[in-house]
Order: sequence, then structure tokens, then C-alpha cells
Amino acid sequence: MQIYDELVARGLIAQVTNEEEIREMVNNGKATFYIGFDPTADSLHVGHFMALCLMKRLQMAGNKPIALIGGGTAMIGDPSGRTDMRQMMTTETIQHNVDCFKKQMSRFIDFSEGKALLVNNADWLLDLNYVDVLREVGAHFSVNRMLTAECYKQRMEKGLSFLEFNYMIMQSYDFYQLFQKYGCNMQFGGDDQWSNMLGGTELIRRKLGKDAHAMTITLLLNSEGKKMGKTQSGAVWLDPEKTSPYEFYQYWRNVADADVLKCIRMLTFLPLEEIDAMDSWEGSQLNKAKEILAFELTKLVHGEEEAKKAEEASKALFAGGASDENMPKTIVTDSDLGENETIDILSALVMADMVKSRSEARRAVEQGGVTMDGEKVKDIKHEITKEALKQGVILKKGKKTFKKLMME
RNA sequence: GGGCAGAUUCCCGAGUGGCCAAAGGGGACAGACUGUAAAUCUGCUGCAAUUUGCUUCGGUGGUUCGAAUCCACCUCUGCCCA
Repeated sequence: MQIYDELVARGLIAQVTNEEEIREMVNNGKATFYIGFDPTADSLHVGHFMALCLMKRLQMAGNKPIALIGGGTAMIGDPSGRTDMRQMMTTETIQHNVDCFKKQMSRFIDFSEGKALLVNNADWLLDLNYVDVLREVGAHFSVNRMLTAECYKQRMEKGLSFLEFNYMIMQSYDFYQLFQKYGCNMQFGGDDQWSNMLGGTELIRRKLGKDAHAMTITLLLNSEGKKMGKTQSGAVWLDPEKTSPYEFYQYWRNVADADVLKCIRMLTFLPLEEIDAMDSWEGSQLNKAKEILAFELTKLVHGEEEAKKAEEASKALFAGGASDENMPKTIVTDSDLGENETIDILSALVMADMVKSRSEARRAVEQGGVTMDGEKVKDIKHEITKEALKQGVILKKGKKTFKKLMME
């Protein structure tokens, strides 16, 4: 199966400008394509991961990827899919984020020998002259048309600043620049970027009379229609410092039944035949599929070793048996202990970062949600002794939050 | 520039002088049931303490025994007019 059809079969492609031409181009390794990344945080997250995988797939098929970091556009803020204005970021923060992105990307994409490029649109956007841009680029955009774009529509009700309104123009200009400089003939992006991307192909057509293409990636939504890769505490990050491999593994281990196959198909590199075979899985067998999903993804992002550790820790916690060596842990020191050389259960829960406040800890205990070494803690005044801590104590809150508490 | 409407706890959204830590819903968390799934039911959801205390309703100042609620000024947002 050729690359384009594989992408379709995996459900990765949402919209394309011209299917025939794109298939031809991509299958023959003739595409030089770019994907933009907005450096709005200091780590990439699951959403970016999809884009990176796609880049990798296309690169393996002989196409040339350009990773565009939006150091310039980040100073504007993309209003797409947002109901409120982004916070303005300082130049220093953006630069820091750009650096972090570079590091993470090189894990996935081969940038050696010009097989891929990494560029920053700050390089050409920041020096633009306002009047020149208006004359050269602005003249080709119709405000009436822009306003009908889906991404602006939602914002028309809540308010849209002129700054953000220009995001589409900047993004279009990026494509135009890349087209001229590097012969970039295709742009990829999330499906919410569609209108911004069309702006680029149109600008190229109007300015140069040439054709460029655009293709969007299906947004990874769960069965409830929400973007995946988000938890209550924010995004699922690729940086192990921000989301530990264990948490990362658990996130995927816990996806809903209805979403497993879709995730496996879209995110892993497992062969399609293997995935199709899983299609008929039901009930507890689906649980197996989740293990595969979690393992495969953790392996891709954090490496095989970390993936194995995460898997082992999970098995130890949920199924029992295996060693608890790789379980997330918190180290207690002497200064954390109270007068009696003990620590009370509420403080312990807070310290282990399992709850946000003592009130929450109290609630958890009172509702019977806290277990220590397998025994339910009933008393909110329960004290954990130093001796026990030296042995290591396993705290459990609810069904899925575990932490090993220990002293060295 | 003028007129109007508005800013409430994670989100939506009630509350228009004491009975307000603030209705209701969503989400989150915990319990039961389960497959580390979904659905359902129950509890819970500012902070700290075992009957209580403390800090909250865009900001600042004021009126009052007492303010999320009234007044003044300010900041921000939406709508209409120019």
C-alpha cells in the first residue's frame, strides 16, 4: 500500500485541496511540506505528536518535511478554535519555547543531511514593514471572505482583536515565503487550520500564479467529541519532566473503549493488518488493546525501556505480583516528620502530590478512598511511622492514584 | 466620541443589604457496580480545624451595626450609534 492510501486508511486525513495531485506527489516522494508549531508552551504535547508522526511517515516515503516554528506568529496568537484571546507572550518566553521544541523534535524527525528543515518564521516576520505588507499581501485578501471563515465566525460573538485577525495573513505569508525559498509545495496542519491554510494557497496563486496544496490532519477527538490529550491538569506533554512516562502510559491505558482502535490506527506505527485484526475485539479483550496502545505510544515517545518500566509499574499496582520498583514515588526526609517521628496521613497525601489541599485529603479519607499498603485508612489522624516509611509505604487514593512513600 | 448591557467560586449560570462559602447544571474527585472502559446510583466540590474560624463575588475607595448586593471612580468585555 502506498503512503497516501495508508494515511487515508489510518483515518489521518481530514481535508485536501486536490486529492489526485497530492496522492501523486506524496507517493512519489515529491512533496516538500511544512507543518507549523506554535511555541505557546515549553514542551510539545500529544496534539503535536500526531503531526510529528505524520511528518515521519511522509519522510520515510521520501518526502521532505519542514518544521516551522512559529516564533513570529506566536507573538500574534491564533484565534482558531479559541473562544478567548490568548495571553500575549514575551519574546524571551517564546525563544525559550522555541529551543525546547527543537530539542524534542529532533527525537522524531531526521534533520541530518538536509533531509528535513527546521525554520522559525520570526526570521522573516519580525522585520516586515507594515506598509509593504499591506501593499503586497493585504491587497490580496478580502475582509468579507475572511470574516466568513469558520475560525473567525465563533470569535465574532466574543470579540476578535485586529491583532488576531491578522494571524491568517501571517500564516499565509509563511507559506508564500517557504514556497519561494524552499520550494515548499504543501502545507499540513490540524483540521482547525484549514481556513488559514487555504489563505496561503490562495496567496501563492494570486502572487505567483502557481499551485500549492494543503492537507489537514483529522483532529484526534474522543467519543465525546473533545480533543484528546487533555487531562484536568492540562495537556499530556511529551516532556518526561512535565508528564512522567508512567502518567503518559496511564493516560492511554485509560482511554474509553470506543476510542482505542481509532487511537491505535492514528498514532501507532503498527501494520494495518494487525490493527484490522483487532477490530473485532470486544469486552475484556479490548482491554488488551489498551495495553498495546499505551505501550506502543510510550515506546515511541519515551523509548522502549521507559515503556517497559511504566508497564511493569502499572501491572504491579493494578494486577499485583510484579515488583513495585518503577512506581512513582515521593521521598520523605527527616524534616518532614513531626515530633513523634511520624507523619500524619493528610500531610502525607499532600506531600505526595496526590491531593491539592488538606481539605481534599480529609475528604478522600472520610469517603473511604485512601488505602495504605492495601488497608483502608479510616482515621484522618492516622500516623505513619518512620519505620514504616523506611520500608516504603504504598498510598492509594481512589482507584488509580498510587504513590510510594519512602525514606532513604 | 455617544448610548446600552455586563464582569460571581474550575466552566456555564442564579443571587440585587443580613437566613451567602453563595441556588442549579456541567466537569473533577470519592463510594457502589465493573474490565484501570462506558452507563447508572450515592456522596463530595474555597482554605484550615472533630460543633468553629479565616479569605472570596473585575479593581480602588465610600455609605452602613452589616455589602456579591447601595454610591463614586477606574479597568476590561459585548451590543448599538458615529
